[in-house]
Amino acid sequence: MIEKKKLTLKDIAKELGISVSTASRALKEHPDIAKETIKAVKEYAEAHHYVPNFLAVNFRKSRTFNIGLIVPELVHHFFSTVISGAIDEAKKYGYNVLVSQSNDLLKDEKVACRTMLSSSVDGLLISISNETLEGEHLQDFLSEGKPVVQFDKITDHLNTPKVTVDDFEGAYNAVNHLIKQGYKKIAHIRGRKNVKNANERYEGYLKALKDHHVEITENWVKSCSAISENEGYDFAKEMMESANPPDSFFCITDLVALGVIRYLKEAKYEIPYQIGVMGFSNWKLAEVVSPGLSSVDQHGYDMGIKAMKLLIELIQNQDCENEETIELKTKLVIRDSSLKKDFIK
Amino acid sequence: MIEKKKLTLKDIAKELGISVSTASRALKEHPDIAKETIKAVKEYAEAHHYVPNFLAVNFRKSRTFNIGLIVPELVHHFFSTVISGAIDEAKKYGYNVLVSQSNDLLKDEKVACRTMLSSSVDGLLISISNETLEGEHLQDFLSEGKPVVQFDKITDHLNTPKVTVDDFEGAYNAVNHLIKQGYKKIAHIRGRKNVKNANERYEGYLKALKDHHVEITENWVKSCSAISENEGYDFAKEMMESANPPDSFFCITDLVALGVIRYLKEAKYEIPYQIGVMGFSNWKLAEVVSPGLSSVDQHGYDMGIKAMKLLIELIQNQDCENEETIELKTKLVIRDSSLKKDFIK
DNA sequence: CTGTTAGCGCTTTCAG
DNA sequence: CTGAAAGCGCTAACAG
Repeated sequence: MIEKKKLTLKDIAKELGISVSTASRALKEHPDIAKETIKAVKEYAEAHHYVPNFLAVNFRKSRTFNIGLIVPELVHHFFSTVISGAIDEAKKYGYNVLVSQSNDLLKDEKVACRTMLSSSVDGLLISISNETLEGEHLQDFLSEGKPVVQFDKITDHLNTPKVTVDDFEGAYNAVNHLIKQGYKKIAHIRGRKNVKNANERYEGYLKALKDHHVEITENWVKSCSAISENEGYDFAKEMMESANPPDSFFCITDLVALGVIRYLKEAKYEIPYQIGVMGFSNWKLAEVVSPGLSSVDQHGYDMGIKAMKLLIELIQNQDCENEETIELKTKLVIRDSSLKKDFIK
Repeated sequence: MIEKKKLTLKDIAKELGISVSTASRALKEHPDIAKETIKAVKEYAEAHHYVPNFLAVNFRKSRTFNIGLIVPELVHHFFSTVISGAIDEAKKYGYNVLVSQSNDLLKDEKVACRTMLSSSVDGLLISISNETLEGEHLQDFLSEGKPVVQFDKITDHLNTPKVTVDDFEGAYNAVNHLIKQGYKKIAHIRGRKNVKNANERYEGYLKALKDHHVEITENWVKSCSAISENEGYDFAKEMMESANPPDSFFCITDLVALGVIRYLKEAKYEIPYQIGVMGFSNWKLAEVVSPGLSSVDQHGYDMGIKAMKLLIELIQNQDCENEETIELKTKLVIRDSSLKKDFIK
C-alpha cells in the first residue's frame, strides 16, 4: 500500500520560506496577513492538495464536529425519519452524526452514551429507552459541557431542551374523530405507564371521552410493554371476546393497530363498519395495509431537523442550561379504518 | 455552567510524585512497571474519575474508532436493517458509526465522503448511489490508508471488498416459483441499467424464463428510474392495457410491487388468481399488504454485520488492498400474491 | 523499574 | 505584517 505522507503546515511553511504560524493564518485569510502571502500560501496548498489534519485541529480546539444520536430502535419508520431529518440538518452546519440504538434497554443506552462520550461528540440528541427514568448517565454530558437535546421519548428529570409532539392533542383529536364517526365504545391499547408520551396519549383519550360524555371503562384500556404487533392482536382478542366488547380501538402505535386489524380480520369483523381502528405515528404501513389505517402523523423529519438545529445552536453558544421546549402539532390522517359514517352512506 | 477542569495524566503524576510516562504506562499495566506503582496510579485515577482525553489519544495514534456508513436512503426498510446490523457489530469492537445518506445523488455522496474524511473516520462502509459509476471520491479513502467495504449496491471499478446478496439467484428462484405456479407471461419491472444488482436480477429473470422455455418479450420488461410505487402503478397499467398483457409481475423491489398491486386492485384483477405479483427485498410492508406479497429476503441485518466485521478486520490489519467478496444467499418468502396453484385448489 | 525527552500538527499569544 | 515559542494531552524511544 502506498502510504502517502500527508502534507502539513510545516511543509508549506518550509517550502515558501515563511513560518508555520503565518501559513496557518494565511489559510484562514487572517486580516493581519499580506494579500500576496495569502495568495501564495493558498495556491501552494491548493496545488499540493493540502488537507488540514482534523485530528490535530480538533484536539487543539477540543471539539469534533460530531454529534451523537441515540434512538430506541433504528429499524422503525418513525425513528428513521427523525434520524434522516437530523442528519440532513447537521450536514448543513458541517456536523457528522454518530448513530446508535438502545433497543429500549437502559444498559445498552448507557453503553452507547459512554462510547460516545469517549469518542467525544460535541453534543447529544436522544430519545430515551422505556427503561430510562432519571438519566444520570445523560448528566455526564452536561457536566462535560456538552449539550443534550431530548426528543419524542423524554424525561422531565433532566434539565435539557426537548422537542416533542403534542401527544395529548394528537390523541384527543384522534378519539374525537372516532366519536364523531359514531363509535361509542372506544378501547385504548396504550404504552407503558412510566413512559411520558404513552401517558399523554392516554390523557388525551380520556379527555375526549369525558368532553363528549362517552362511556369510560377500565376494561377497555390495556397496557403494552413491548408495543408489538402481537400485543395488539392479543389485547384485541381478549377484549372482543369479553362480555362487553368495544366497538373501536385507539392504539398507541400503528404496529399495535396492525395486530388489532389482523385479529379483527381473522374473526371476520368488518372494519370500519363494525369496528373502527385508529393508529398513531402514521408509518408507511398505515398507507399500505388494508383497509388503510387512520393515524396521527408526528412529523418525524421535521422533529429531527428542529432538534438538531436546537442542539447545534446550544453547542455554538456553549450553552448547557437551556430549557427551551418545542412542541410540534400532530396531524390527523384519516383513512378507511375509522370511517364508519362514510361507510354507511 | 460549571466547567470542571478535567484531570490529566500530568495531574496524577504530579500528585503521586512520578513522571507522566510512568503514569501512562501504569494505567495500561505495562509489564515494566512495579505492581505497587500500578496499584497506586489506578487507585488514584479511579478515585478522581480520571478519563483519558481521547481527542489527544486519537490525535497521537491517528485513528478515531469511528466508522463512516453511507447509504442511498435512510428511511428505507432494507437499509435501516443493514445499518442496524452494522452498528450492533461495531459496538462489539468499540467503534462508533457515522451515518449519512446520499439520496441517490452523486453530489450528496461526494459531500458525505468529504466531511467523513475530514472528521477522520478509520474506514468506510458504503452502498453507492444510482449515479455513482467510477467512484474516484472513494479512492481518496484508500489513498489515505482507510479501508472501504462496499455492500449491496456496488461498483466493480473500485478495488475493495464487497458484501452482496446473490441477486441473480434470488431473481432466478423468484421467477422459477412463478413458473411453477403456472404463470406463463411473466413481466419484469426492473431498475436502472447502470445499476449492478438491477442487472443481476434481470439476468436471473431471463435465465429462469429460458431454462423453462417460457415466452420472452421485450414489451414485458420496463425500467424504473426512481424505483417508486408510482412507477409500479404506471407500468402495470401500461402493460395490462396493452394488446398482450402479462399474467404476472416480478418487481425490482417491494415498493414497486405495491404500486402494481394498487393498480391491479383498482382495475379489479384478482391476485393471485388472474395475476401474480412478486417483490424483492421482503420489507415489513410485504407482510402487511393485502394480499401478502411474496418476496425475496436479502438478510439485511446479517449483511450489516458481515460488512462491518470485514471492515474492522481490514482496519486492524492496516489492509487496504483486499478484494475479498462475500455473497449472501437470498431466501424466497412465499405469501399469497403468487400462489395461483394453491388458490385454485 | 522509572524518568527524560521529543514530538504528533495545529493554534495562539506575545514580540517585534 | 510576520515569526518565535509555548503548549494542548498523550505516547514511546531511549537512557539510565
